[in-house]
Amino acid sequence: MGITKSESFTTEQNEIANLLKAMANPARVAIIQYLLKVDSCICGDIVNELPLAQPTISQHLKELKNANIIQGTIEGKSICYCLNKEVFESIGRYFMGMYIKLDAKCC
Amino acid sequence: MGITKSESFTTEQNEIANLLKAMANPARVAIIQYLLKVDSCICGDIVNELPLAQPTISQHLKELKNANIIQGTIEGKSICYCLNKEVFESIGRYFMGMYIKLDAKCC
DNA sequence: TTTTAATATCGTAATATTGCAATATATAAA
DNA sequence: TTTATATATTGCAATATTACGATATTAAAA
Repeated sequence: MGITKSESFTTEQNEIANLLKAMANPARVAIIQYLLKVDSCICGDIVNELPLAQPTISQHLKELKNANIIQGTIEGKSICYCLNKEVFESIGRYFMGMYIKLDAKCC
Repeated sequence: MGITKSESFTTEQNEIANLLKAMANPARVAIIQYLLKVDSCICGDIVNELPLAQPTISQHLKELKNANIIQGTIEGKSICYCLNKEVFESIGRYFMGMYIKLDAKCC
């Protein structure tokens, strides 16, 4: 249906899926990588950096912000964006934790 | 358009996005968590475990397999699935690497 | 105040994803 | 062989995502 049966899964499963979904797009991966490189920047810098229209960038930033992956601070007439460090720590730990638990042997 | 401008981004950015997309669904998160718990199992076990129809599970397994997140081995008339350890190590390192590079100060 | 600059929102077209019933395929068992 | 069991594929309906032009909003500058 294009609709995910969210209610059939745990809150944790839905939260993980939503967080990953917020990163699961090349434009948003590029935005994250750019923010990692420059530490922080205004929205217009990202518009200049990526080959996408301003409304499209704005929409991607909104999704990243909703997922708490980035934060934006108003600075005069522009908005300064940067990555939220804790999010990357917790995702990193989640995957490293799985890696450690995983048995080398497989079927 | 619902179409991602993949050609505008690097191969690495597209690969990361595709890998995350393969995990960015609660049903697939649940499958991964289940496989982590039981080490390996046949497809039918997952169908019994999750509240989704058999074709739906089969489709999700296919996507996980395409993304190299799981592997399936034919065992008689069933198929044994398990997680690919290396994938979790590399995603884990990717995020932990970002966390370490990230500056505490933000805008 | 009017203008300019920076960003957000709306509306919409194109495409992708999710889920499942029906059906196909493949292998073991009878 | 026929039958039963396990999984995959097809086709389709419902919904979600992506991208962008047009336009709104907001705040500094003139």
